Amino acid sequence: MSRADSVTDTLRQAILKGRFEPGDRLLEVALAEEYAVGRAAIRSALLELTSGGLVKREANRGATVRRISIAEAIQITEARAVLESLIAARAARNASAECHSELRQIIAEMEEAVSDGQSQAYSELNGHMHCRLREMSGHHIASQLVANLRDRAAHHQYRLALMPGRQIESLEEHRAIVEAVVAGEEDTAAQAMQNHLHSVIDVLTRWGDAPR
Amino acid sequence: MSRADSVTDTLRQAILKGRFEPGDRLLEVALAEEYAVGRAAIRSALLELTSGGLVKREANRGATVRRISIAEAIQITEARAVLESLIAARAARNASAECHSELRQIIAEMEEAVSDGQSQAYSELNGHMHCRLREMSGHHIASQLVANLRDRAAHHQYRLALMPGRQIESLEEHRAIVEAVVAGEEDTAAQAMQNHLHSVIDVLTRWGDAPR
DNA sequence: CCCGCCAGGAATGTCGACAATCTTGTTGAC
DNA sequence: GTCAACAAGATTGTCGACATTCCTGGCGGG
Repeated sequence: MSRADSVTDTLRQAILKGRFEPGDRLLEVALAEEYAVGRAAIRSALLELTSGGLVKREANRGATVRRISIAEAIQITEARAVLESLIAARAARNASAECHSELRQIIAEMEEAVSDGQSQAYSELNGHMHCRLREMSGHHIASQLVANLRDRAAHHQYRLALMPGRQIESLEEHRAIVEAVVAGEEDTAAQAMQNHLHSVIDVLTRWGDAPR
Repeated sequence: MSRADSVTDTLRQAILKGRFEPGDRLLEVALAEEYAVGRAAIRSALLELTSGGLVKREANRGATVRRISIAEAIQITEARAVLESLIAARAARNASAECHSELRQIIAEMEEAVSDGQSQAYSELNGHMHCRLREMSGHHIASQLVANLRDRAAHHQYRLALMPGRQIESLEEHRAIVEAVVAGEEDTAAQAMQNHLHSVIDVLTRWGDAPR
């Protein structure tokens, strides 16, 4: 699985970075030539990405980059909301003192990024914080599911980050999450995470009602 | 994907039915011969089942049936708890009158199975009810995730169904869920589902503390 | 007697070629 | 002019063989 595995990551990143648009066909022979590997490696990668929800495969008709509708992005975020609430609660229960200072550090960097108007940096910090919370929770199952869901809705998350004023709101929500986690208050942390993602859902819903 | 797909289902059922024990090696050549297909079809099936969490693959070391610890089964059920709560809430919101009578019908059959001591039939009705609730919820994302999780913990679910007195308790919990869904009370339905799965978690926890 | 090295075997990883299937453009009849 | 059947092209599905990697057992040296 060594080479096929690396091909899988490369393809995943290519899709996530926008190298392929939703609906684009992913031809096995073309990809095999582009990455200088055999078709078997590409097939293996496509199978994995299909189960991850990033690509759609139809029998004898090939693979395409999956198009995620606003409605589906909302459902993805709803599922994330309940799962990440569980994660936040467990993080509040398990996180060590070192973790606490690390979370505060990330918040500080987020504040800096927002005040400097660095959207890209803020977005990465955002992902990093959720990732660290997953690890701190010790809940492998929920972590894996959420990581999967995040990938699926990545395209919409990207556009969401560019909304004016959104980052200030988002930062405030993250601050509430970290405060509750540091205080070790499980229910409060879960509620704060729920609030955060419901706020994301609200934005997505408004997009759905008035497309563009 | 036609033949490989059917092989995937066959293998999945074989693992779920206990044809293979956890830890058993799944040799590609042996399976290829047994099912009279090429190794490619087997590889494809193993990849899919790996992402589904039923099979563990190590690089150059082959595939084995994944062993699910009690601790992991608990995490799986915790994740199911939050996701199925979401599903129950949506089912309460969306279910039609026909769905209501169908749910009541399933409860009636469950009562019959319990009073007749038909464990097997009750277990199937249990699965059927959760499946129908998923469909009624209209929440494809959560449904897909839960279906996946159910498969993973199937081995433990099976032993859980054989616990004396467990079915009576379970039946009462399901009745509460259906009542709330029929009444259209989203929060109550979510809470009832949460109670149901937390009761499962309690049993698993007791198993974990005192193995066997 | 114990440890490290080496060869043999076994299973996966990879590749290229052939077969099956679907799509699309064309041709012919009505 | 429209529709249906057909044929050509393209793409995936499948298979067998070779390369690579890992584990196992035996051998020799210390």
